[in-house]
Amino acid sequence: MAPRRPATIKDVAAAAGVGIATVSRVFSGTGSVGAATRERVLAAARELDYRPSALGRGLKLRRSGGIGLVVPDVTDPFCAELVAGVLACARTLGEHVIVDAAHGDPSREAEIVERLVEQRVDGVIAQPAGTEADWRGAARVCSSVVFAGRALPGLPEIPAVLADDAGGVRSLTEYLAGLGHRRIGFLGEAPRSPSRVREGAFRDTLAQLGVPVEEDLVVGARPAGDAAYAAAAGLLQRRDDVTAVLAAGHRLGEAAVLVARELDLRVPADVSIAMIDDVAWAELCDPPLTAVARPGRDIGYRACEMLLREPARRGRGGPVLLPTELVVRGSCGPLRPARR
Amino acid sequence: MAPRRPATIKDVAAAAGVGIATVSRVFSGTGSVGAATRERVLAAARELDYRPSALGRGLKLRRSGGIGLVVPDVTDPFCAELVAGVLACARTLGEHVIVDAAHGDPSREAEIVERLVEQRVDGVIAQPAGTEADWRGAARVCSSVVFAGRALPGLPEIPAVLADDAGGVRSLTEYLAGLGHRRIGFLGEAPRSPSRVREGAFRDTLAQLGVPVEEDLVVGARPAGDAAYAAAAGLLQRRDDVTAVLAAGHRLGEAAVLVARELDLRVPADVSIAMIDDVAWAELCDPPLTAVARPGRDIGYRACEMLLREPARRGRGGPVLLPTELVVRGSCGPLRPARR
DNA sequence: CCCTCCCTTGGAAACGTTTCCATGAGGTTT
DNA sequence: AAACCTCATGGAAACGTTTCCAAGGGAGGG
Repeated sequence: MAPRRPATIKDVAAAAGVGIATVSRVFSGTGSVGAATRERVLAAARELDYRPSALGRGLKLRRSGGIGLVVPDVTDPFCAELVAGVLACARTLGEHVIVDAAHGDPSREAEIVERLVEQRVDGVIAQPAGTEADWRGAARVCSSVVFAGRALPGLPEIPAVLADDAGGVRSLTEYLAGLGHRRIGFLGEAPRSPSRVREGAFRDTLAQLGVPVEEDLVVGARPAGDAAYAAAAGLLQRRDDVTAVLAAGHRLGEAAVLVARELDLRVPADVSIAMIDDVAWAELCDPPLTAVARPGRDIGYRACEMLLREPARRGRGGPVLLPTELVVRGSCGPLRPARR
Repeated sequence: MAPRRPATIKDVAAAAGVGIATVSRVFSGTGSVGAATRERVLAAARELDYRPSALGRGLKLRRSGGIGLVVPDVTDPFCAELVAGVLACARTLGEHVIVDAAHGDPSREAEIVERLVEQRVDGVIAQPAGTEADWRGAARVCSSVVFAGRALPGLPEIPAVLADDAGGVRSLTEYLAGLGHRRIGFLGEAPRSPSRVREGAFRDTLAQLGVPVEEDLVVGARPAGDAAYAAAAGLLQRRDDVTAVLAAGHRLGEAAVLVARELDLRVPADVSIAMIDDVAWAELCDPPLTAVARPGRDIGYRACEMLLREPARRGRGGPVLLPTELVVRGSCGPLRPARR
């Protein structure tokens, strides 16, 4: 039944008794075609199971009609939301999305971008893992790049859509301080991170509130399981007088929760815990965790829009910051006397 | 610096003073090229920032070197794992992956497949949402299809890689029965689901154990938030004598946990809860939830391998079943007197 | 010293589109 | 009635590869 070889535009043209140019016009929607002819072409195409080849079109048009999306890890809830947002937007614009995960490895990331360029994607959206040098090169060779969810401060010319992390940390810090907490442990970005926005916002907010920052309470950690756990355990064991912990990411928050449980600390009676990233388990935790929700989906959607719809406006006026939302649940309580 | 138009194979050939055939041989690795010539070509290519166009190659080769992946929802943890597995395998085979989400809508799914066919992907991996009729058509038009994570029983000719759901449900049911539970509530597949493997396994296992199945305790629900919550609430309110709940999916498990909390039931003292899908929050829940882990990543990996590596073996001997693993945590306890 | 064979190389024909340009038919305006 | 527009249509030239085929050249064997 089905032909060995997929039908081409020529087959359709022959079957409908028209020229290939006419068939092309029918399918690409450009130009004008008589109603009767169009019908004949469509009938022939249906008969032959014809599907226009995106390869032929792409070659001619010098673009594939797809975009590339590079994230650290598709199983991370935030990344997954971001991917979903990009897919949603791409869908409305009729583009497909080539997704790949770099797993924090800059060389792998570079390799992925290289492949995307070979695919002649119309643009690339990335939550970058690599350094500025890596992306400076990539940006030169890519048609266009938009950062999403994370940006490289040294590359202001590359447009970016980000969560307002600083605002999120600020509102969380103010919330904890408002509950009376003064010795707040902060689990933040790794020390050699390119930009420690969250840590900065934490320090600034405390300063504004007139709360002295104790260096001992600010620890950085890679969000990997072990490192995060070690950082949280270190903090809570070293300083048994902290009354609240602010985790700057769900992996760190997870670590904090597990460590607190391990140390038999009651939440929030002994220690309040809050984190950035309102992932699914925050609500299911007991007590449910207060968190700052980052609009991952919106970020992805917006980045895609920026990439495809507004090539003109790109990169002007710094990164687009999307608001976060403080979701108050039961994991933070008013200050009580220090434990022990 | 960067040329307005990306360099083509012709540019490289001219710059290196060789024919385009030679450049092609250098980059595609086929045929033999003298060492000196190869060097000259590579140097010219580097100079011009040349990247072979996958579009040109794809057109000639009649394939794009990519595969399509269709899942219901990339933000679902199981799907995300599956995607990660496919990406990992595709990467080792040098293929890229076009991902899209159908959100349970068959027409949307069909549309996605249509687009993938236009892209001339080398194959499609799908966790199908649509019916058998939908996919019968898609399979005819696709080069090849592999189902992953879910299959359509009416289409045995389409190869599939699945979790051993029946085995998972069985081990969980036996575990609960072993703790003494007899009145076990089962939150399972929606009534109009194409195959209710889990429910079947639940019934079979109880029968084998000599425990009568009470129809009242077996409820089906779509895994969407509201429906799941309603089903769980209905079950627990209607029958206050159930001592354990087995949720056949993490959305249903989530609902069970929330309903139990809402009804002030202590877990596991008043009711034991266990579920299929060992998602992140299972461990962070209090008490941590006993669950059956489905090997999402392995399923994706294997499906991709099957699609690309073993086109011969595909579809022979029924679906490939990958083993699940029972992860015992604290949410299930020995039978106690019925509540109230 | 000539013939053969193998290795290297270039020319040219696809692959399936889009689009520019030319052609012809039919209708409107002077 | 002539001249002109508009619209529908087909031919043909790209687009950037791969690969078949033929040809050139050096080495080895007779």
